[in-house]
Amino acid sequence: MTTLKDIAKHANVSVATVSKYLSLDLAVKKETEARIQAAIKELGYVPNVVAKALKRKETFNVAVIVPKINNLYYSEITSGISQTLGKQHYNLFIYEVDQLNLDEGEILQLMRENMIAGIIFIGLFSDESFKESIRAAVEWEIPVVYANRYISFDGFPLLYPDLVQASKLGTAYLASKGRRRIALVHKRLPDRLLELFAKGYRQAIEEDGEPLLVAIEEGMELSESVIPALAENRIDGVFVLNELSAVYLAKALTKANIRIPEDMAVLSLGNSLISQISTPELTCIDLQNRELGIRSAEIILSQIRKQAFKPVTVLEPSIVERGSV
Amino acid sequence: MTTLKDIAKHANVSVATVSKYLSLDLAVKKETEARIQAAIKELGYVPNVVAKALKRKETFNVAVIVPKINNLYYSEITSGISQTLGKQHYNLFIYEVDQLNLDEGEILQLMRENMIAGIIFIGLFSDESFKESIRAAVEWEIPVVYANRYISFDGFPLLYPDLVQASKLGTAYLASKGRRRIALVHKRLPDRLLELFAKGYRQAIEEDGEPLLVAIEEGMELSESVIPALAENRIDGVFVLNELSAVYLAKALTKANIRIPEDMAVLSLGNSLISQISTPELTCIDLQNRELGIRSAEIILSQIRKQAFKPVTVLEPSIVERGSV
DNA sequence: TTGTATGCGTTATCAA
DNA sequence: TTGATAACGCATACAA
Repeated sequence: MTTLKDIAKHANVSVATVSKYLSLDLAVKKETEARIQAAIKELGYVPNVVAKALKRKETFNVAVIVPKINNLYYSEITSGISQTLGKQHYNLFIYEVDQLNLDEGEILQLMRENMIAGIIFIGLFSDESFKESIRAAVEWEIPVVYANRYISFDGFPLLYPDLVQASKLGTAYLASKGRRRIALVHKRLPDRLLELFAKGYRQAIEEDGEPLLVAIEEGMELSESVIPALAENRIDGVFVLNELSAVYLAKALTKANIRIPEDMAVLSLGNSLISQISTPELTCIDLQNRELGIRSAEIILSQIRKQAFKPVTVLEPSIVERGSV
Repeated sequence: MTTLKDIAKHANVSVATVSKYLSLDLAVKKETEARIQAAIKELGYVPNVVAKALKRKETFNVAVIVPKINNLYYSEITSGISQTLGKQHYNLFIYEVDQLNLDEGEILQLMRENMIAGIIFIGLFSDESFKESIRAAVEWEIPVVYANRYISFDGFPLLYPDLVQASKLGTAYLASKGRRRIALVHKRLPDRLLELFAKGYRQAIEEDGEPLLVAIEEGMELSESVIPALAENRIDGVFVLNELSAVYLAKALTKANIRIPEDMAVLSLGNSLISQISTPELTCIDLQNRELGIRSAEIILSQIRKQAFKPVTVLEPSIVERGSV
């Protein structure tokens, strides 16, 4: 392993000179520069980031804490993060919490041990314990970002899509296609979030009225069981607040000879590959997952660099038409 | 930040004693132990892994080099890796090469800079440049594993599914369901791999004969264009060697009023979510992606620990029946 | 423009 | 059973 010391000796200068030259905070004579560069080339010098981190008390490693990575929602966000971090020469650690089942204390310990420069928490919004993790990290002054769904702001930057707007957009779109009785189908969402969707619904529908909320479980059979409720209420358009559930519901509807979109319009929340390959392909609200990741990374980097950053970032959803509405 | 020094002072012992005690290579007196433990608790000591790495010249960080992470094939493997590494208290770095477009030199530099303990290369089998990356890493004595498809062994451990067996299994299954004229549909596979599938086909079909090989592009329209060729050859069963292509072909067949499986059996290679949510759901050959990841991680750890490891690991595929054959 | 010296937090060698 | 001390590779305060 070639070190600065070797370079210094080979170039007949001091270690400090080489170090400062490489850190760009020292202008050296043309001739010295040439000798240093020659030494670096000849000896094949590669800087040791670990030593640098120890000295500087700061790494270039950012951790992503995610429930699981083999899921298009999470991996899309993560890919966005990776893209931004890579450009800025930061490394990306991944910790899958579902797999490793780490508690808050263990996560914090891991971060501190490894001198993680910043942490991006994705998801886990149904679990309250993650909030403790974040709080603990904040307490130790580790830059933190939370990206997923709206949660109450609590002293760390938040990023999430505008679900009210998503709901409004979706509902209005269904209405514009002549749908008069629209249901919001959800997969066990917390009330806090359901209320956001209901709000968007109300904004889109001029007449007073509340949406029909239908809870659904994932899977073919479970989706079938929800069809009678839709029929009873003479629903002609569903906005399914979970992409996979939307696909299964579409399957169940087709199986029950309910045509999409003629008899029932199906709108899905989320625009991953699965809406595309569903039969029929599903019109959906795109929540901008990759962008969510990109922006999360930007904010964590701003924090690390002690620059200003927005405490709350709300992403604007958009609609992707595919004919299921 | 609390350091060993602080602990030592607080417990009235030397730094060396604390260090060795914590590394489990020193038995100390019960009383000393109690004092050390008390100090650790009181001061909230967290070991500094970075300093440890510098001293030991070895990190606990493993890098995964992957084309992209937002793809179920890659993320499933990665999740398997994450699972195994996590249990062994190793950290996982992710580098998305498609995103960052790093060349071989840059990858190696990154690995050396960060003192990466081992590298797992996934995929990129169509690209020859990755082989240079691997070779460079091997040259620098960094433990390496390659996981994806069969490539010629070249001095580093390989992991891949048994594609001949997969093809044999699939073909035999199609035949067992009464299919007499079977085509292998592939998405621009290199000849090297096509030959493996042809071999498996031959092993399954007793009579002499070669499979009809049909090249296909991904996407609905492109899949449609392949249907005439299937009709001309009176094909009654297709084994599609790419999961996404299988889904699109199934769509195209349905649209062309060709019933699955009555008129055409469709078998897919790969068992991610998309085969499950396709309409109809696709019977497939499971290539054991998660297991591939788990085993890759095990082998990289063996290398890191200077233990014996298998140079080649071949995974046995299995069939998952869903009624499309 | 360059060099000397110290220390980041840990492990490891040697001695006690 | 314990301690003193020298590295690991680098950055930086201070000198020259």
